[in-house]
Amino acid sequence: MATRTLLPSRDVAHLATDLRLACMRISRRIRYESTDAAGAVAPHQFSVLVRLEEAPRTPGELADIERVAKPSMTRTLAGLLDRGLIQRVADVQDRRQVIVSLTPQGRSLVSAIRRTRDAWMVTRVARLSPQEQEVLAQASVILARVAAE
Amino acid sequence: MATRTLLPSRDVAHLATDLRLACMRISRRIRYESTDAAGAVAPHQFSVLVRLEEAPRTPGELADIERVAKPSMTRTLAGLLDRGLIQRVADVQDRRQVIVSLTPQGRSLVSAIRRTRDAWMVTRVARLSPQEQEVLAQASVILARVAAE
DNA sequence: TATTGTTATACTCTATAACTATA
DNA sequence: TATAGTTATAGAGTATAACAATA
Repeated sequence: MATRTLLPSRDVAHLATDLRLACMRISRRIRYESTDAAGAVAPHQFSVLVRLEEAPRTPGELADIERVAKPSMTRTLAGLLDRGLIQRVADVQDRRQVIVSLTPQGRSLVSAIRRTRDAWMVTRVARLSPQEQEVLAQASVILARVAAE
Repeated sequence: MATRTLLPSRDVAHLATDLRLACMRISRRIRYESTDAAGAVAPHQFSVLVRLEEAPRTPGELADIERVAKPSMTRTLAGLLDRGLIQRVADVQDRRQVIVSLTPQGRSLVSAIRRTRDAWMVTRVARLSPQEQEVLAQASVILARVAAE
């Protein structure tokens, strides 16, 4: 396939720029398109819901993971609690701590937002040729590795 | 190349999800890494500087482009003006209007931030094999087209 | 009278400092 | 005395409403 395609990017620097811009534009479009999704939550709230989908956590852990101050996380969690998306349980081992977890509503909201974001990309990927889809399949593996470094 | 690579993503839905996550992760990493760049500006400020790099504009045009209310743009521009990154000139044609443009300092800050963002990607792309770079070169063309749709 | 831009005011998300309760 | 979390308060960024200058 490489021998059949003319590349506008000839060197590493040029490729890096093109690739960075392409990823950032795709990302911006997806964020923008899924802003008005049903029951939309703000980015920082969604981020916390995703962390809680992985596992229940304490407010302190969430503050560390999201790199915000603890009082900021207190506020974010208060908002999610008001909307019934998370629940709080006192830790029986260490009663200073609180265990936060998703409610069924929180879990389904995360799924719904994910589906909205996927839908944007699914529509566009479906229009591409099998060859282009093949290129993107290989690229996504490489990009995932790069992002995880 | 396609015949030599096993793909974890077998269908369009799966590919769309993987690709979306990869792009968003790359984008997040780049934004995060370039946050502490010299003379860093907030995302909304940077966005305005980039618009002004394209051409001088009025506050009203900038508000429309950035999809914020006019008073918000007034504040953003005040901050950039304080830092000497933009300059304001009264429009001689229509004296209600103000023409905003980049100062030399604003122009070089935009370049510096771009270089920081590129540097992150250059480092990582340079470590990849020629075959992987080839895949990403083709992918960036496809992704740019998808984002522009 | 309509339009460009600013000022006045309020809401949200962020932070640091001080406080409560547990350990 | 140290730690987990909250409350108190303040600093940005956003918005809507009201105003000034100009068309």
